[in-house]
Amino acid sequence: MSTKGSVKGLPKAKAEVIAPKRGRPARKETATNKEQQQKILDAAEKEFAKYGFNGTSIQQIADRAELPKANIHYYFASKEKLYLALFDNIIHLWNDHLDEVRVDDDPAEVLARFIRKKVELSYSHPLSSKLFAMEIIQGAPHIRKYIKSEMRTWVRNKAAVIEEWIRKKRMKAVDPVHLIFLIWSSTQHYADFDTQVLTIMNRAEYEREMIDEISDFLCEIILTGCGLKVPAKPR
Amino acid sequence: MSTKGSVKGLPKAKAEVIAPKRGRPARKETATNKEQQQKILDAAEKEFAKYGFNGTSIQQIADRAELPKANIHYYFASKEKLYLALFDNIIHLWNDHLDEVRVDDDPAEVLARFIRKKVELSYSHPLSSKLFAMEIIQGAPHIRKYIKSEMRTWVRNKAAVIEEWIRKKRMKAVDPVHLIFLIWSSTQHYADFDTQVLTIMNRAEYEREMIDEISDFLCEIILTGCGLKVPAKPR
DNA sequence: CAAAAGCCTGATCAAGTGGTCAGGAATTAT
DNA sequence: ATAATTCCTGACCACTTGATCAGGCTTTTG
Repeated sequence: MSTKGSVKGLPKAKAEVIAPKRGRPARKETATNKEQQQKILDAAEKEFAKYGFNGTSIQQIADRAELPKANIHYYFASKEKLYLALFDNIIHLWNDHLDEVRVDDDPAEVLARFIRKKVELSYSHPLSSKLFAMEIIQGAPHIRKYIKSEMRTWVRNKAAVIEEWIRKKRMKAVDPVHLIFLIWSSTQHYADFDTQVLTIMNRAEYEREMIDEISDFLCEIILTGCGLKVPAKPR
Repeated sequence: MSTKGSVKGLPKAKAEVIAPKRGRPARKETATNKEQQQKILDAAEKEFAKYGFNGTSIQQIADRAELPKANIHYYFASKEKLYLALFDNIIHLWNDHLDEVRVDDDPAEVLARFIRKKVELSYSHPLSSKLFAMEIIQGAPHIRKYIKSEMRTWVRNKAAVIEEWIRKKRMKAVDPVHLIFLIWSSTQHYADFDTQVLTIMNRAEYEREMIDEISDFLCEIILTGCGLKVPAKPR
């Protein structure tokens, strides 16, 4: 997804914003500094992913991070800046793989790798997925621009490649954009709806075994549905 | 899904709760009464679907319904009661169809009908879908019981039928539970993530044509993936 | 008609909201 | 050592939160 320009950069420290000494950077990235910021970001991700932007209070985040509320505001000028800082990571994470797809590549290989990678991400970064889902459901008020530009471009590029595959009869003629939506939805579902999935399957949490099972299942259905043979699992 | 017992019944009127005259019911279902309640429920659905339980204030709902805040509390004792009242409708709506599925039915017919129905619901009741999604993402704090009991039973029953189809070689051997998850996720995606979908497809809103397109696409991929032939569209 | 029941709402409450700020503590630079 | 900078936080502010309630209004009942 190659997100060069971040949604909104990590906020500069307050002091710098208020009284920026020109020339040398006013705030160094000290160890404590980074550490504290990460602590806040981690706590914020958990809370925002659970209650959305409006539903989360800074006090909640402060409690979770075990810091006084005012300290949050020292590092992040406003609730919104903190929220947006989280999306920097998420957007980078999201589709950075698959960027290098080419028309010459094998459709089955590419799609299988894509599906497995997305399932893996749902497993390794469920909070990011939930946070993103929340934001979209609410109408993407904070990242609308990103969807309209980078994300749309990304989808169109991938769709063009898939269309080329179809033209060359390397796979069945299916709508490429909906295919991308299908892979997104079916994979992210396991992160966003983990409560429902785990409850119905009577599990406490995901395990490696189950993740592989899910990947295999989705590859099987989707690739077959595209008229492709599922490639042997790598490794 | 046959939800006989509602999650929590529509709240009785305050007066009745506080001073229940025994014998005859204290509050009749007058026209105004029902009308007002529906107005509140509609407004509440819109707001809760957008901001979740914690993120929505009663004032917001009151503004949207064009009623004074205190009037909301007249009909619904608490924010939670109002919230739960919404899930009565949703849960009834959700999977009431497909209840009558039998082992003798044609797998392709049943799955195709299921997919089309779910896409249709995403189109006709996007707010219900979003509200449900929000609740699940947040860990289903208010409807956990329902998922653990009725919903789990429902899934198991349907999965048993699918397994029987597989045993009889009427379709490919795929995990029935994951198949249900796949249909849920891929169809609901178009309601929950409508902002993303529409933005990327450069549309203002869904139209009949596009809904049919989506249904056809999902039927094609999923049924083929299950080793089934897509049945001719009814009508 | 009058009495009763149901309907409605402005005013009010304690608790919580995002955000500010003065000033002290800790660290770093000179 | 001393000065400068950065880090931290308790106290505070105006505003919003969910909820209550007294009292007036309207409709139904007898």
